[in-house]
Amino acid sequence: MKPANASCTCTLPVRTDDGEFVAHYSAKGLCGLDFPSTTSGRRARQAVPAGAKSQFAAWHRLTTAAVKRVLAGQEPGVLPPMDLSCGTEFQQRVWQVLAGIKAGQTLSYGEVAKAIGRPKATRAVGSACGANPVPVLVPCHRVLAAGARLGGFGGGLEWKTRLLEREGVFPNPNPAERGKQGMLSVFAQ
DNA sequence: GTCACCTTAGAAG
DNA sequence: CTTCTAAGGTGAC
Repeated sequence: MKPANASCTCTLPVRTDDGEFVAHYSAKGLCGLDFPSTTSGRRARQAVPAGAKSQFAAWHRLTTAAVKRVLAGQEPGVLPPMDLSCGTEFQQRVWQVLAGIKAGQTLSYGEVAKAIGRPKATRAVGSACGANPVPVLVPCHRVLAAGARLGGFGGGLEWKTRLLEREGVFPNPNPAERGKQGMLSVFAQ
């Protein structure tokens, strides 16, 4: 997985029933979120700069609440400001589209590509999703391959499946997308 | 420069 | 249905 943004200033743990996520903050906002690491017991160090502490604490409350809601298959509610400046313009455009997808909804990589005006850049959209520094809150898991096939997921396919199941997307994806032969890839192949 | 990647539409077998 | 191809952005080597 991609390490957090270099401009990251503050790192705090997000404890959930699914493990301890790690949130990274820069002066501008949330700039990274790591999935729970099963291997390392390393704790998020709390290098909170004096004077900005309450600011990070306030953002972190929003982050924690939002992550828990998404894990429960609900809308995230109020999000903290996000610092996505570590991405290229192309990537930021992709992430912006993803952020607009509601719980239980999905788009295909191709649809996202069209939405940002680069209809042929489907693979690039996949790359951008993989480069997403804030999974879960920027719902890269709601982007499926054409025909509602699962596609891939850099942070571990199990997370993608788990999140989608809780949102009710599986085992009955998008009715509009059904009828195509690939739809049952997760179960049939 | 080359390659691998969370893709996809189209054409061929 | 399976297999092959080409096309796009980006980071690693």
